[in-house]
Amino acid sequence: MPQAFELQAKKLPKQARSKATFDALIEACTLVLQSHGYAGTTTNHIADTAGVGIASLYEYFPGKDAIVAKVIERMNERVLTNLAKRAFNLRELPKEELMQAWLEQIYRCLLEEQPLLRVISYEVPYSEQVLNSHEMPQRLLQFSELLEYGAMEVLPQKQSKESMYLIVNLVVSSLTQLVVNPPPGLDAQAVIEELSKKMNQWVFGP
Amino acid sequence: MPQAFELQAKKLPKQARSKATFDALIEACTLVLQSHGYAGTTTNHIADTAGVGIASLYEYFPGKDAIVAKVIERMNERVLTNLAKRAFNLRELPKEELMQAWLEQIYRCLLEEQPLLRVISYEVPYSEQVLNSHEMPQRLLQFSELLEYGAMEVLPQKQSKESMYLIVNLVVSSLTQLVVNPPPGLDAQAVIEELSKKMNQWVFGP
DNA sequence: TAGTAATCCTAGTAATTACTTGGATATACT
DNA sequence: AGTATATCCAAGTAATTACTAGGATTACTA
Repeated sequence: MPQAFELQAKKLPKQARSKATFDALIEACTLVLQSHGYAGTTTNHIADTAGVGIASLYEYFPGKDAIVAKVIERMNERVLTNLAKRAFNLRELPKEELMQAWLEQIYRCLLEEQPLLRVISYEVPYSEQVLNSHEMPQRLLQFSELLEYGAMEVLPQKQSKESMYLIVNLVVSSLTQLVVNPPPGLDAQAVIEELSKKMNQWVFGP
Repeated sequence: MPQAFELQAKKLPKQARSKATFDALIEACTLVLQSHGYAGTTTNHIADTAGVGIASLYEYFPGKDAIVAKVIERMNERVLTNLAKRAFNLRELPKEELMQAWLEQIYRCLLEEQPLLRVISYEVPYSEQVLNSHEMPQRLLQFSELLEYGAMEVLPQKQSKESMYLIVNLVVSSLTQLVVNPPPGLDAQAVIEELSKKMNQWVFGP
């Protein structure tokens, strides 16, 4: 299992043509991950799906893990962008409805990425090869920016470090779970309502 | 990647000698998983570490995933057994201290499995090959028995389905995260205290 | 103690897969 | 137009790895 230890793309595409193959490769990798899982994703298959030669893949990425890392990066960007858009509309809401609306928006953003998020959460190994070491070391906290963004709006007063850690962790992991592994016999909407009730108790106190 | 789709051991060991190799293989697999990660765990390496021939492994397991599944199963059994022992002492505690004590016990049980738990959580792919399909379909809820056990003692009144789902999910995922990926700059004990405060608010109401 | 079944091991094989080589083709630049 | 450079690809290779065949050894049984 000879693996490259570089993480970044070998070189950045300069011409428009190569930018297209670069993107096609990332898009193809996304598709293959969704349909075949991490273990079933081979570099040859990615290149085939993208419609380019295998060597082109290695022109831009040092190895399989690098391109998968890029796919994750792109997904994170999409989620954050979407959330920023959606969260903008929450400003006018009254305090009582804010928490639930906020949680719903996060849920929907995650839901849009469901098939990919599922593979990333359950199959892609969490290792230095895949995630840059300077990044947030917790996969669950990849979305922490997203939360800090919303948290400013939602949280009434400054929370302790421990409280903040728990809030971020709970919200992200609960909603991710709900998306990736919906509990049979439970309605997602109802779970979110229940969660927002509890979170309101949490942040506003008894 | 030819994989067997059976899950159970091919045959159960009948003589004492084979029971020993059976256990040695599982123990070896545990060690190799801890030291080399899931991807770096090969069947040959497992057999070597166990001190038996590779064919002996295939005598008792249809493939790599089957033995890994068995390792997970054994870990779950250990955790549940330990918790049952520890939880027994909680009966006399007053209501106010019960929640925190309960969370601490779960935390410690998980902490004892830290190296293995880390690999299982982050690297072992979550697939039908690894987890029996008749088992709880959520990995996080593998420990749900554990929680229901404690919950009877801790929860004051019957909770709604949604509430129960969230409580189980939150407790397990929070404590697992805390064990597997301790947040830098935060004290685990302090986080547990904070969590138990909030959980008390949730279940006892405002 | 002989026969039979269980257990084990050595030495493979076949298939997969990450990755490279060397040259062809397209693009940019002057 | 002509040259340099960027981009692409077909056809490999070398290493890994899951898994097996066939026979040797050990333990039960009568």
